[in-house]
Amino acid sequence: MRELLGSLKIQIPEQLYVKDPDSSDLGRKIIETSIILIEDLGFESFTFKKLGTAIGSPESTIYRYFENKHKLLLYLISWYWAWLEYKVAFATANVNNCEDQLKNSIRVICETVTQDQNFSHVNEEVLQRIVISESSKAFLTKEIDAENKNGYFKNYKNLIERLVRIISGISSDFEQPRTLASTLLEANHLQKFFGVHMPSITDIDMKDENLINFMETLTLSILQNGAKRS
Amino acid sequence: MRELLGSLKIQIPEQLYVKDPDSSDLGRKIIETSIILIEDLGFESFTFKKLGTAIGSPESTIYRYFENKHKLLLYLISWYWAWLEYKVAFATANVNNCEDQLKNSIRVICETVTQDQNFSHVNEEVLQRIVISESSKAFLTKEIDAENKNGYFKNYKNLIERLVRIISGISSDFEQPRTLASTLLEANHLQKFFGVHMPSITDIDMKDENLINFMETLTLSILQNGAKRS
Amino acid sequence: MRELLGSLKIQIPEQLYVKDPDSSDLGRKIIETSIILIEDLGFESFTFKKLGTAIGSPESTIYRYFENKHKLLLYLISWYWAWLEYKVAFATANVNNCEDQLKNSIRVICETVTQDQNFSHVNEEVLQRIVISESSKAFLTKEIDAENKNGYFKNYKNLIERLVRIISGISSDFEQPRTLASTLLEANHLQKFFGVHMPSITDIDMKDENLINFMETLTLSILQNGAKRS
Amino acid sequence: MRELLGSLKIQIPEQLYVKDPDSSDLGRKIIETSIILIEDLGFESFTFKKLGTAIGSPESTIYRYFENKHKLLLYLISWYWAWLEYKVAFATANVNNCEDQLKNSIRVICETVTQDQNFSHVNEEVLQRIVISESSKAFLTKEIDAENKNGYFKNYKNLIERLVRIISGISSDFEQPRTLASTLLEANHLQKFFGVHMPSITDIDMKDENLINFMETLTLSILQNGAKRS
DNA sequence: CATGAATGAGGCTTCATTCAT
DNA sequence: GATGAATGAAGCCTCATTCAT
Repeated sequence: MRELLGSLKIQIPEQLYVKDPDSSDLGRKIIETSIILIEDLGFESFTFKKLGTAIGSPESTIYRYFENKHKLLLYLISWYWAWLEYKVAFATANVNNCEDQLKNSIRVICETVTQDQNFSHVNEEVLQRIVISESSKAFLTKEIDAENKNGYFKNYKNLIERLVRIISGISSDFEQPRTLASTLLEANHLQKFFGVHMPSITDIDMKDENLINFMETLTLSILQNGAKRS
Repeated sequence: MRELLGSLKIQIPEQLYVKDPDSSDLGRKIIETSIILIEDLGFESFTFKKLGTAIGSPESTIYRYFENKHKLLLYLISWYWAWLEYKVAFATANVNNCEDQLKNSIRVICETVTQDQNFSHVNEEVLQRIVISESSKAFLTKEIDAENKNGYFKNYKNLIERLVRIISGISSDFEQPRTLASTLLEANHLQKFFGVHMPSITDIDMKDENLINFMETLTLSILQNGAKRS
Repeated sequence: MRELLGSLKIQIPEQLYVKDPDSSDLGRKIIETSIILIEDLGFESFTFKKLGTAIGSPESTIYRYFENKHKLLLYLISWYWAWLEYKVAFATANVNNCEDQLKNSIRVICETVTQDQNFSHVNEEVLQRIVISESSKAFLTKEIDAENKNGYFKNYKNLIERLVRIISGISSDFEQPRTLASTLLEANHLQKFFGVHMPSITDIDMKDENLINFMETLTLSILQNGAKRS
Repeated sequence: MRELLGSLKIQIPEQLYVKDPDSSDLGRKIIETSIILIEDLGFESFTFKKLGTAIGSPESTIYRYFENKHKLLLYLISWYWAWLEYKVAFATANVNNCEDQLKNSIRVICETVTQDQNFSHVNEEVLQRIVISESSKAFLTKEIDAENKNGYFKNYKNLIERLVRIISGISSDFEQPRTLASTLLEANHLQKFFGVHMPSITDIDMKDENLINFMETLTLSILQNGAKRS
């Protein structure tokens, strides 16, 4: 994967930043450090002031890159979904059987992330934990309609679309491929969170297999059964 | 249902309030008004100061009832889940067939709420929208472990447990009834939100039937198929 | 001492309370508990609300006895000085030699207090620690002149006067007996505090003898030498 | 003294401020105005809001310099002790006789301050009144041990040490030079306060000579007599 | 006499942001 | 392009106190 991605760059909607953080060392440091800090403090307690202190620059410097902390979060989340889409793309490339494509995708989506050497300034492992805990806060806002219109969630939709194509490849008359795809992505994160913090409302545990198995069964069952029913 | 619930009172974990808001007119007004206001402003912009202004009392009065706005939100959410559990209880009472119990439950859970005349100070319709938009913020925090330990989410778990019993009644060897129940509850809300605000990532629309149908199919499929597979 | 004091009651200036706390069980409980609580929290953090919670009564009840927490503190301090004056009185009764009277007085003043069985609702040991830490805050205020005029410090002055009489008995031409007496009382407390919290600016240690010896030497030296010099 | 101190700067422990107030005009204005305001209102009633209004800046500006009003007070007090140590240093320079050194020191310590032209933004006269009324509140707190450990009282200790060296120069076998030095400094302030506000418990009056004479006699007597006794 | 409910004022502090350099 | 200084608005919360019962 290293060579394939060697010249690839994760594309983030331009509207999310003032100046591309991937265009300077300082920018990359902002990304790198903000990931650590948001994980540490939680997004509510995270501020540009604290980030500034952590990277040894004043708050005002960060405003050169991001309009506010909400957009920085959207940037990180967007990065995550784009990166996950690449991973799904590679996991399904040259796989002819659609069901296998779906299984591979679910595995990539549900497995706990480990550091990807291709993007040295992003700790994907920590980033995943941020997306689990914070991503829903990024869209469950009063501004969602305007932000959605502005294309802030483009990368998330791209991933959904890719999954929809795979789903439709398996069962072209299944009527709710988008509902299924978004349910899969969101339920995955929630269950991971419940597994750690509210174990009494889930049966999954720390091991990924458990969760992968559930998601696979859930998805394939509805595609077989659902076609008949819906 | 009116008569049955006539003397019933929704039980909320004591740790969530300083003084039971259901014990005074002012307390009920706080509940009633906070629901409207949180829906209007979003939880982030909602403050005790604004709530005070809305009910014609100073902020400090509200602190007699709730320690902070986070606990008020937890109270409202807890109320919602308890109320929903009652609705599920009634929808499944005297229904012998387990699959019918599940279908009735899903219908109750997924249908858009209309005002329940039994609890005049709570506008359940608006409350549901709050739970959809804000409930995940209430548990996706750094304090989740402590709060969970303190029993803040008891009513949510009660509902999950009720669903688990129904699920296990259908397929006693299905291994992940909790995962399925919590996925059902959370996915329901998310899809409702996507239906309104991000229609491109869901296939459900404003009509409940669509969503109910998806959830029913998803659940029953995995219970039929899943038993064999898992 | 028990019999002698059996029928004695510590007299506190009436202006310091609304209703005499020594006239009811609740009042005595207020005194007893406030001593513990002020020591625990420090006077700044101590509030009537917390005191109310501790004695199981609402704040408003305490306002029946004391106008505000400042007056409650003045009451406690006043009680302490009155009590100390009695102790000095007994320690000097029937002692003919003036120098012995002074030595006995210094001992009583400087030794670390142990519970006096005569006043069961007052823990003198803890009260002394309060007086050490908080008494200067009670007079170093903008209201000192008015409060002094109102007689709030009467018991303190009584003790000073008693010491002045002893001092003048030793050296009638010593010109600053009041300065010496107040210096003795205040320095005693400060040095006790420094001994525990700022050991680098004092030579006294936990043992009383050390402090008593210093105070005795200081006082007697100036009375011998001072007469000649001043 | 002007020339000598021309290039001197009072050193304050760094832990006491966020940004050195002596490094900007605004900072010096904060110092200058806070001295006036604390004297006027008393420390309890003094707030950053009022200080802000007085200097025509919002509260938040002051937080750039000091974490809270308690640290600002510690800064002022620390400044005072450092300044007093310089005065003692100059008053004893080139004085060979130790007793004369002590006498000169006592005079400098006990005389009522007049404005020092070397530090234009500090009104030492008013500052002394603040130290008299407020300094004990700055250490008689629940946080004393932590703050002492953090070095907040360094300048006070420096002055004590200087006095200890002089005392030991007079009587090297006197066992309690620290106790004597701290008693001298604190008693001086208390008596000044009593002289103004509680004249019935002191014999000193408005004139400095009276107090200087007492402190000198007290100190020298114990050093002569104490050596024999202790 | 004691209580419980309610209040209004204001304290301390943090934030997100702007502007001049 | 990066910085450091300064700001204004507002949040959250606590206190001391009053009043009607």
